[in-house]
Amino acid sequence: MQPKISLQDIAIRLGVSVKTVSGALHNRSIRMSEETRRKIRSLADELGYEPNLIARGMRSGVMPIIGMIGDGLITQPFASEIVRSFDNVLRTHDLSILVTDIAGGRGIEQGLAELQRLLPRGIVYASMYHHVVALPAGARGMIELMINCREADNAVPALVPAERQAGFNVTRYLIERGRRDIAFLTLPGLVASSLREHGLRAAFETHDLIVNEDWIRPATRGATYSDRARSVVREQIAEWMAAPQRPDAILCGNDRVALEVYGALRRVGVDIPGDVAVASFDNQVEIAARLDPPLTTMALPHREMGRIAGEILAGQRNKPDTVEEIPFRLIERASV
Amino acid sequence: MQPKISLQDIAIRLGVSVKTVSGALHNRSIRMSEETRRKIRSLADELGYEPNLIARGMRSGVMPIIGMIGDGLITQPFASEIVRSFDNVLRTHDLSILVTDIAGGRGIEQGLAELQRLLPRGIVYASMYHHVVALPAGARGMIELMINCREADNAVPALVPAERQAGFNVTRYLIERGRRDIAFLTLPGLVASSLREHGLRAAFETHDLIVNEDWIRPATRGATYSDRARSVVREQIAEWMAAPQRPDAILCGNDRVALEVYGALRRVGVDIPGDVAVASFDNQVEIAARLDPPLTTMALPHREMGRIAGEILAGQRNKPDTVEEIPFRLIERASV
DNA sequence: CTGAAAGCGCTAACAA
DNA sequence: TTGTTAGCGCTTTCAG
Repeated sequence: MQPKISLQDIAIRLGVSVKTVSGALHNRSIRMSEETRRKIRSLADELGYEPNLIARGMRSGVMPIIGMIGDGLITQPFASEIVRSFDNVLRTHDLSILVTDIAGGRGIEQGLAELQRLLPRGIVYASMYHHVVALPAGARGMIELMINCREADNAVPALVPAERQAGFNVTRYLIERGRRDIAFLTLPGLVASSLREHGLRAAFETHDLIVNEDWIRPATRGATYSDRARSVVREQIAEWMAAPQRPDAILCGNDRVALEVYGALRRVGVDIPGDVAVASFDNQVEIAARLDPPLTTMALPHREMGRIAGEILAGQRNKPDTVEEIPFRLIERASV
Repeated sequence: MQPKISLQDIAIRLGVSVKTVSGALHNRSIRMSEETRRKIRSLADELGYEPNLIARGMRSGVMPIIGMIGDGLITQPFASEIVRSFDNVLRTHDLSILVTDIAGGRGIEQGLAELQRLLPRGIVYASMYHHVVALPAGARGMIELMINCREADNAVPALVPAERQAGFNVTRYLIERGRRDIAFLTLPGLVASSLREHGLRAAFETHDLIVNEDWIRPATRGATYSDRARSVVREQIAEWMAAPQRPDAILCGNDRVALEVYGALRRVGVDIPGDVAVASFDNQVEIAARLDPPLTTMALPHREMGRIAGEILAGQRNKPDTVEEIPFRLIERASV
């Protein structure tokens, strides 16, 4: 690694002033003879000049950095797709990404303060599962965009998965494939789940079907779903399957629930999809693709959200006015 | 947000020089009257002074940042535990973490160059699955530590999971629980898998058992395992279970393979753990804990590696001389 | 024990 | 059209 070379170095070698070099390299609008500009540029290339980002940052008060506050990278680790595609697009704009995870009990404000100190060009808040977060008053103005979550009163632009639409579409898909008796295993307390349920109900209505309320039940005990919550999937399935009228399709709150449904259904000797179809949400590939039969599911738009967020932060795209819903994709496999 | 206040501001208000303030705040060894020091400190607190990191960085040529080059955040997303715990310890030392993912075809060198420009205090390389990477010559000197992977000739200090030991321990566990006929579904082409297999063989030897070579078979077709590789789990299980002598335990290359094994075993009416025990590696909780019965597995030490790496980069701990192996933890559930 | 001042690399206001 | 120079906020050397 050769010693870093500065504007000064170039200026001296060429016998011009620093400001001329700076102008030639970074500021098209500064007028000067084409000759000079060319000479400067070629020497800079030859020497491998690279601007010192820190010096520039000090001068301008902004660093080419985007801060990202993440909450719960731990809970839904597969959401790291968001970070990845975000990083990918930002990189093409010479922006780096500074992450900090909030889940360990640190407040949003503290995370924000830490990021701020590096003078990022912008800060986003990304949640690892779709929910509504209560931003402290002070944080509102500092956060440009929320990804996979939204602020309580939609005061901050946000990108969220189109849960309702996904619920509608997968239900319609089931109906179109001839299923009428559709059960739904919900994720208690999660917005994602209740929106998905709304979608399901809307699809029923559209097709003049009525929902059997006994077939809408929680997948876990307790007020809010989590990976540690006590599962009641096996019991629910057992009851449904013992009843005189059985569902012919089970829609699951997410792929992990579907995983349990497979086990429960096998246990009572029910064939998928012969006797009952199973469909789900998320497309957590390591599960969905490996189940037997492979699981039909609505893929969360993590990658798309990351990409769009990147474009917004890079200034290539306008922020949504309030909340923008990004559609899921239906992944057809063999469980329906 | 109040206008940032600088050393200068404090100096003026107190009628002392900038250097005195700087010394009082950050340099214990600069001698001055206790009186002055106290006055300065209390005013700084009152005004909420925070050093300008960029200015400091420019002066010293180093920023309070650790760069992390990640490859394939996508392949093993649950490895994000590494990042999380790394971030957690670094934060307590006022260090931020700058991530960049290399998987999208960008070379290591390019990723390095981008990180370098922000003058990080150190750079680590983290892989999302355990393998040996070929670092370009230029990169050797720049990377302080490799996490979850190692350099081809161990020229760079590294932290890797103790695969062999894990293979040994889980096998011994199976043996101690009375299992003698243990089969192993390998992950072709992965170092992790072949080390785990070595461990298994060593455990057999220790207990004067001999391995049935027909019971060591790949979980996927083709030369190297991946999530997209064509699975042959169902076939292998079917053959084993149809043979006159059946295994009484199946050790799986990882939890995703175990997931398939559950399906395949159910399909042929075999009870877990009554007829055969199943054990595995990774502890991908969303799978392992939700399987029926819950899966006994060796937990990858992602969190520990992240923490240790953090301590090393924060200067709280010495770098390993070459490769340090971090032990797995046995998670006992109900499948054995 | 404390003050003054240089200088990190860059940008932009001001001069020539 | 080009050159000179003043800072950005900080640390540190050198005088006093």
